[in-house]
Amino acid sequence: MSGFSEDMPFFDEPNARPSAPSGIAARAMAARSGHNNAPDYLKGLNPEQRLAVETTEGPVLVLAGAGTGKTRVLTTRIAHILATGKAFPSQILAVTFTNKAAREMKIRIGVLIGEGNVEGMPWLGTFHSIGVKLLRRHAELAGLRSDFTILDTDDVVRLIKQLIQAEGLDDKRWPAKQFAQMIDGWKNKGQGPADIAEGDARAFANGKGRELYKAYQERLKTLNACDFGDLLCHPIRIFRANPDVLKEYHKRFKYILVDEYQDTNTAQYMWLRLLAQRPQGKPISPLEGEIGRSSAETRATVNICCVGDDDQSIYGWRGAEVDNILRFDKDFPGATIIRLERNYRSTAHILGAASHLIAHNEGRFGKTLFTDRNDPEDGKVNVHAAWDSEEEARAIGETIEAYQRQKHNLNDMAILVRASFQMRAFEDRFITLGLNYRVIGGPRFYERLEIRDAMAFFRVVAQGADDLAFERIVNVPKRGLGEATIRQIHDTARALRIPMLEAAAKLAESDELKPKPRAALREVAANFERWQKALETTPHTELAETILEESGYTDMWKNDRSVEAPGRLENLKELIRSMEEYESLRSFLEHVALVMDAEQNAGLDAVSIMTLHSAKGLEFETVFLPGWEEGLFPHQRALDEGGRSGLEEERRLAYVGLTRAKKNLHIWFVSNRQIHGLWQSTIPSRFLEELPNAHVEVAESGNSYGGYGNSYGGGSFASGRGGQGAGRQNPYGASRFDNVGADSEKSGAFSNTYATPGWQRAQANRTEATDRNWGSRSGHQVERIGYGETDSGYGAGRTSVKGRTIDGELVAKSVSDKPSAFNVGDRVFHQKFGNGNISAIEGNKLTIDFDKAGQKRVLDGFVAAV
DNA sequence: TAACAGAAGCTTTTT
DNA sequence: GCTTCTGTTA
Repeated sequence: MSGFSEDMPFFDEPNARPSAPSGIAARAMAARSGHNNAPDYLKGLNPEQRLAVETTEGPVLVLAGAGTGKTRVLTTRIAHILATGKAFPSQILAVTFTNKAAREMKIRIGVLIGEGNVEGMPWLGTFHSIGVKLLRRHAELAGLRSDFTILDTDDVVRLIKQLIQAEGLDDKRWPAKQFAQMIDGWKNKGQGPADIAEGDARAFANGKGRELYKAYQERLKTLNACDFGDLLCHPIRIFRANPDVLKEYHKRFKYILVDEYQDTNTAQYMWLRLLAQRPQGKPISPLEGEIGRSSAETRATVNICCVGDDDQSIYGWRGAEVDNILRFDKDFPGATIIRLERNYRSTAHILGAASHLIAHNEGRFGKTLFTDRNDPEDGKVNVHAAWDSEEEARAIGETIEAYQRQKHNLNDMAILVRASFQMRAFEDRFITLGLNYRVIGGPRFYERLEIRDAMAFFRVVAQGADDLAFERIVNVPKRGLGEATIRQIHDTARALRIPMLEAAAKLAESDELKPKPRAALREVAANFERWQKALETTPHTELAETILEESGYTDMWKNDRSVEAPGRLENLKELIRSMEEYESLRSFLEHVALVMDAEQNAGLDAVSIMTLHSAKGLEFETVFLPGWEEGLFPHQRALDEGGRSGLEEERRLAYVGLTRAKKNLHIWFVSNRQIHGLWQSTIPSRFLEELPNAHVEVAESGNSYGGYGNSYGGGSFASGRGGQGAGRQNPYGASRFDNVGADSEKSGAFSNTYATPGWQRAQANRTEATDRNWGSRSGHQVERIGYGETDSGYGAGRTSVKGRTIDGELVAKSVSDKPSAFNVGDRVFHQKFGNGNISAIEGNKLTIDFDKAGQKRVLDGFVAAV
């Protein structure tokens, strides 16, 4: 985005609807050809898509199933509006959830209407980036200055911690993180301190929840800062309190488009309603602020088009309201609802499986995806079983290599997991194999220590009132400014109601400090004063470099002997490099606050590993879905906390996973999984049973774990411990390098494990394989998109040989089907936890009240009777 | 103030 | 089981 510093006149175009064909329109007309007399960009759309594009007036809801050309409709619709001269680019508000989606739309519109014209679409962006833009323009109406800082989660937590301590509360009893989440939840609902439910307010901090929230908002104001939620809430409040401001935007936005409407939360919904619903005749009174849903009928509506898929709503846990999309026609009476059901992505088997699964949910709009595709070569959806996560990773690795030998690109394959801890097994395995992979998601680039430090320096320079940033780096590199000094600065700042930087400068000139910290502080203050002056005169990249040099920050890492240091210096260089694209330090800071994803190395051929959530919107030729076990997927917590709706959201997540695959789909479950360091035997996911037999093939495993239809304990996927599984008592017996994925034989590609490229590489690179430097010499490349901090220290001796043996034993024990030999009340001894009494027994899992260690759940194999 | 050991907390998903 | 935080010690 272009940043707030652009100060163009607000209404940069005439308000009148452009009549004469503009440049774009002329182009579109010129492009008209053929019997349809339709412009080129409309060609190739199916009738429903075309309807969605051409129904420009009035409210429109496009229910776009997975793979039905949703983005295409959105972008073509914008192109159409522009080409027919219905609006100028700056009169279209187009909102997405992710920066990626926004970027992609920009690019695709550019392709349709010519790149230069996209530049003129200042209101295409994420909810948050547009929120910033609005807030910069009207900051004073929210009690902020327009150069306010955007705090990230980490800052917020630190700030709240300070407030909790200032209240004299125990910050262990009342974790700041938890309160940060509560505030986030409130803001998702558009609630300020005055609006929150009494119960909620009482639940935290000895009933001080509301006061704490209030104090937090006040603190933000003095810091001239806001958090993520404020980017939506402030504009809402501004609109409500200032009808004239809202009116300006009503005039401006002739067309509103919303992507992924099913993911909107209440605040986003309010925001959209305010912008979309125009008063009829009389202006909206501020008292009407509480936008009642019933008032919908009394207002005229703008041309709003929401695109979404209720079946892909997977963000309920962070406040998204599926209801928003289900209620659309009530909110916007007379809405045209268009269903896109023709799927262009997946095989009939994949679609069949996905549709059948999602049909188990209630309260859907109901769509049936279909495809004309009918290739007898298309395989069914494969379901595989594995012993444990290690074997699962090994088998998937082998399958991937088999595909690779069949000339499939690694880029066309993805492993989609429910929870990020599952990724590790795959990383471990792929490193051993020398298989390229990229991890998408996780801690972001900007969350790296060195990036955050550098940013803190820049933030203080750009925005002197940013105390949080100041505190972060006042003693970096170490200058002997300890806790006591910082406290003193803090107190002075509070007492005089000035930013800490100013307070520091004052203290440095007083004699309240000992000579050493005083000198250090004086230097810090002088530095910042100098840099702040330079802000006006020096190019920002140059200044940034100067800051890092003069502060001693780069030297600090140069002198650091640790293995990470060179990487950190490299990252700092990269940071400076990336600043060049921005016109000022401020616009850069904003970019970092809002844009979280790092650049992809598209040139590398690598398997993608990511969570199901981050896979939404993507597609791959071949998709692996490991970990389909009860408790993991559906996730236990979703069931516990969300009940039926929680389960339905999990099912939608499964649906998202299935529909990512174009051609090959492999689902896996294991019999044993380690959770919180404990081996648990697991039950196949109920979702497996919800897949239709007609489209699914259960891989006949050489090691056999119960087959499909081998009904056992109510679930056809219950692991076959009886008969066939018997050979598995020693998990590292003959099968150690067996091929579990027996689907293999079918294609003939999976037979010789030792001939796989990975095996051979692994042999050759055995020593390097233990070395986790990224981009190792062996030619094996690992890319962590957005992964930073966690990478360090990751390599230190995991999964030693010894560990495996132990694991093996654990596995053997955990699967024993015998009823536990213990009884409730028995006194037992555990090597780690000591003596205790059994309080509950569930199969082979014991709940034990240990004398010292408290209550734990332990497998019976770990304890001995006393 | 740095280095270390032990304890506690945590593991669903993130704009 | 692993990471992060805390408190202790040199």
